[in-house]
Amino acid sequence: MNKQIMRKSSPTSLPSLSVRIDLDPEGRIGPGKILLLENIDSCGSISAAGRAMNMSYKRAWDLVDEINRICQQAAVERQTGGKNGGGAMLTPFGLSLVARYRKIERSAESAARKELQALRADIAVGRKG
Amino acid sequence: MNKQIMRKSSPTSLPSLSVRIDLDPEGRIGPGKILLLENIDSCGSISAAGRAMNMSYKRAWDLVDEINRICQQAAVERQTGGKNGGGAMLTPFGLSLVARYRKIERSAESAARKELQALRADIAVGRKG
DNA sequence: CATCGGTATGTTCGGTCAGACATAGCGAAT
DNA sequence: ATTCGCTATGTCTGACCGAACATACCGATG
Repeated sequence: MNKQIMRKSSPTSLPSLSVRIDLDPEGRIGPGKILLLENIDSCGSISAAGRAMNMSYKRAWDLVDEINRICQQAAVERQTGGKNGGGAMLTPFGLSLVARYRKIERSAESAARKELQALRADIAVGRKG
Repeated sequence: MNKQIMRKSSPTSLPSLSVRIDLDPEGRIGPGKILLLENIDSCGSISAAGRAMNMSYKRAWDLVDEINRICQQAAVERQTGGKNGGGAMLTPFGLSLVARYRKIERSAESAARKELQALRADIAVGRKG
């Protein structure tokens, strides 16, 4: 791991875009929550997802709650007890939320690429001078 | 002003996009800093800009410092003392930073509009059911 | 029915951050 | 030289936030 660290100014990656969606003045969804959802999808539980991204179970659980609340419907369905103590999975809505976010992110990044490069050029100018 | 407030679920505005630019793993520029820069540009001073957006002078000043640091060059030029006690204005770089950000924001918003509407539809479905 | 692992929730503690004050410096204008 | 308004900077304090613990519950499974 860490293949691309140690490179102080990775010329292709920065500056990069990060996108948030304001669903509610008090509720936003950004890269962090989406990554959590993806990890829940692939890990099958909130706690495993948390561990996978080095996040405490409580924090992950609270975020899931917040996501469900913001969306006014469940993006994650939890099952308590059972075979392996329970688990969690994305609802169809949750899956589509992730897919839509990633698509929006790609569109935005691609639409902004040129301006982003121009901005990088501006900043590089300042660096030398 | 405030022509479109008082509309609890303004159907055209939410969900909306908000864009941040990661210039540095530790330095991002988003809507707040850009708005501050715009206010500095129109008000002519950091303190007036802060007042205009109900932000303490210290906070505004700290943000300006952070912006200049992140960009590795001045986006805001300050003048201490003088005619009205001094003032601040955007440098050419600062002006172009704001312009580029706004353009990136518009591009992103426009590129994502369709998906955003689809997302709104998804959420509306959850609201009724 | 005891075990197991995850969900569900509350509590406590330490660090961080923003806001409120406080003050000094500066340079033009009077 | 005094005034004025803004820059420049430091300190303090309260609020908020996240990490760490601590339990309780739940349901399949052996």
